[in-house]
Amino acid sequence: MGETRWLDDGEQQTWRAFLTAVNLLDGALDRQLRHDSGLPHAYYQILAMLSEAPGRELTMTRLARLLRSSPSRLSHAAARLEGEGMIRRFKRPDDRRTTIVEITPEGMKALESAAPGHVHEVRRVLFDTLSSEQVGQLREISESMLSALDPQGEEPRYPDPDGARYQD
Amino acid sequence: MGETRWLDDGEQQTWRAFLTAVNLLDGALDRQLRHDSGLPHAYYQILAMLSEAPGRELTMTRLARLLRSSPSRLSHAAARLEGEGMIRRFKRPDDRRTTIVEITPEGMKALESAAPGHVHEVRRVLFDTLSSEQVGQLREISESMLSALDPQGEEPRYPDPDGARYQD
DNA sequence: CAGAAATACTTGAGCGTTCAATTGTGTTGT
DNA sequence: ACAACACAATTGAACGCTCAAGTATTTCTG
Repeated sequence: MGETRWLDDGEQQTWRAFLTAVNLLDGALDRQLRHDSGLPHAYYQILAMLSEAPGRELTMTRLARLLRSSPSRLSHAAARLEGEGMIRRFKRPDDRRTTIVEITPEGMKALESAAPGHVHEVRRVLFDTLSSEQVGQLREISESMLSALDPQGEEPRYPDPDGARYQD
Repeated sequence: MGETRWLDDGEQQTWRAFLTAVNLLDGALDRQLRHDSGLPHAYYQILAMLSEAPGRELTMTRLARLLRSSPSRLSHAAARLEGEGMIRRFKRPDDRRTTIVEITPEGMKALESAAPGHVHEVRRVLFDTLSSEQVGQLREISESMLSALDPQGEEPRYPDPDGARYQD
């Protein structure tokens, strides 16, 4: 293996600033959501993703892929959310390995009530801090990273966009 | 409180891409570090920050501020790192509330051996995926977020830059 | 100078995430 | 048909982080 190519000053500073910003950012997001609605950000994302799905249901595997979550993590999360009545799980009859997760009306209510505060916080910590030019740049930067880090990554995109918009 | 201003399509897509990219990115980083050196990323950062400090020591409070860590988190981390012999803690004689943390030679060794793989990974997941123009943009974007989210934030910047560069 | 407040740090409980192992079910190859 | 394999999901232990509470020590204030 060759010599390590260390980060130069500019890279170092970029890296530090980026790391710090991201840390603060998702600390703020998680704190706001937990405080105002009792949901960790990851759990909010689960509900949000389900709310958009056709029939408001998805298989565990597909949901995990969409959220870039490990199956295990999703399974633990689903156990908690099911215990709180926000989702429901049942085996698919024609392939009994598969579990289908469905968001319940209760889950939808929790999501609807959490969404405004969350979106407000997303604006506060991200969009309000950037010019619209920077927002465009950030999008391209994020997509560059994504295509390098997760070439196979799935996106939702359903034929019928019926559901509400509590995405994040 | 007024009507919620929802994210428009562009904002939504930016936000999703950003969130996903960041998630994958620090998953990759943490996994690489843990696998190759047994250190979580946050612990690596502690050692890195100490290694750069004058005398390779800092107070707990100052270290926590530099890393944007809660005192509690740092205290737990320090307990583990001390148990592994990577740092040493002692009370400052003239203000016995204050604890000084010092990185040990063992800690330096661990850091030195972890650094090349880590830097390589940082390149792989971040710098290699971006054009140099994008790197510049990312830096400004990160600094915008920082100045909005953490106006008081401290930076290291010591008068005498003697230490090695295992920063991140 | 005593009491109150501020500062520095630590502790323990609770929780989400990870990793490795496990269970149950379907698919393939011979 | 049956063994081997692949796939979907779950489980439990380990661990780091958060939050609230607690202990020392120092500084401020009347």
